[in-house]
Amino acid sequence: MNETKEKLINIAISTIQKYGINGLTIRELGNAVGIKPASVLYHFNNKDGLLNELIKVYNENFFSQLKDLEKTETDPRKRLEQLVSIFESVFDDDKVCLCGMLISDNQILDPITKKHTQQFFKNVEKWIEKNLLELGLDENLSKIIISSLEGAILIDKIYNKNERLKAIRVWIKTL
Amino acid sequence: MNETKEKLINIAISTIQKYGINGLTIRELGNAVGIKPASVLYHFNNKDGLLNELIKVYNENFFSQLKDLEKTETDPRKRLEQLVSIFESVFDDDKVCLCGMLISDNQILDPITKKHTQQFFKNVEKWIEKNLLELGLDENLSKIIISSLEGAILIDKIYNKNERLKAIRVWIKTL
DNA sequence: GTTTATCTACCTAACAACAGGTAGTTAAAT
DNA sequence: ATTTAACTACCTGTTGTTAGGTAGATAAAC
Repeated sequence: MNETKEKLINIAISTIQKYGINGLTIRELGNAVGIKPASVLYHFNNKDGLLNELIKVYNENFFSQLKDLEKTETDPRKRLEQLVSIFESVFDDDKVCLCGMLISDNQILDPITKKHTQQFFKNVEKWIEKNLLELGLDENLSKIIISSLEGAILIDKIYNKNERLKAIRVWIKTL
Repeated sequence: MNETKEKLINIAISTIQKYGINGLTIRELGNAVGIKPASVLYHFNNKDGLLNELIKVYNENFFSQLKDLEKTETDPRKRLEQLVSIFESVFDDDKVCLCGMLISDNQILDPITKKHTQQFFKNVEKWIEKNLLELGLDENLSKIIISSLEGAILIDKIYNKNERLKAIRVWIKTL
């Protein structure tokens, strides 16, 4: 992929993670890499095109992180704790889960973007389920864990303190 | 309070719960009650003013629900289950928790609105804590419960299926 | 009891700012 | 010679917001 285009995507991802989808404008995105708004749209047909590509990249990166985790960590419980760590490090960058940020505007989202968002949650949920089963725990807990992670990072964001994420980390140890 | 103003606030609350803060425009809000945009702003100084009043009303209604619950239900566990029910009935109206909807745009929110949002979560959290203590359970679970409720209703929203909220209801029974 | 003044709740009309998007051009790279 | 990646310049639509005005109710002053 083009170097400029790659920059645009990465900056756009960060911007949404920090300020939401309405914090992302074609103009400011162009400014951030030093090109004009029309030139940004040259790389993507339109804003929806940008969002589609962007979320695809985000998901790929996220799940490659989870795959790495499966290799480096054999204990399923510690894998789950590491999942919390991933969320915590996102939080430490003053960011929030991209897909979490998109939910509020879900109704006006492009169908493709929407589908990618859905897949994100389904896939994380499956990944958690797998590890829960290895631990001999109820796989339905997966729904609680993904929900609480998303909710926690969002709520923690407005207090600027990752109390709830920490609580999840502790809680998972007791399961 | 004025009848028109009251209508405006209630419609605005529902609109945000369904379509997010960007789904709410002064023009369409005016259309909904049959007045012009300028007349909407007559009742509120500006959009921030509307948001401030709106979230105050929302919080009052929500916590009056919780207070009623304390009277009608003496079993703390059943109270917590009822809390899930409240979220489920919001979901059944194709809505999401108002404050949950506001989180993504938190950075551009008026300070007063922001403060009200923070208070909402803190207060729900406290309410849950109180009931957990009555049950002899770890009060830190409160952070998990509020986080999972928020996350669940948001994620369930994009699948249009309240699987995760249901999972929370079941889980609470096992605590 | 009529005038005077004020308030309420709306209106019309317009504004400035900003959004995404398009058409056509340019200049360098392949 | 064609493609790539940028540009300039503009358009269209939407947003919140403001200015100024109006019909009707209320209430005090004369």
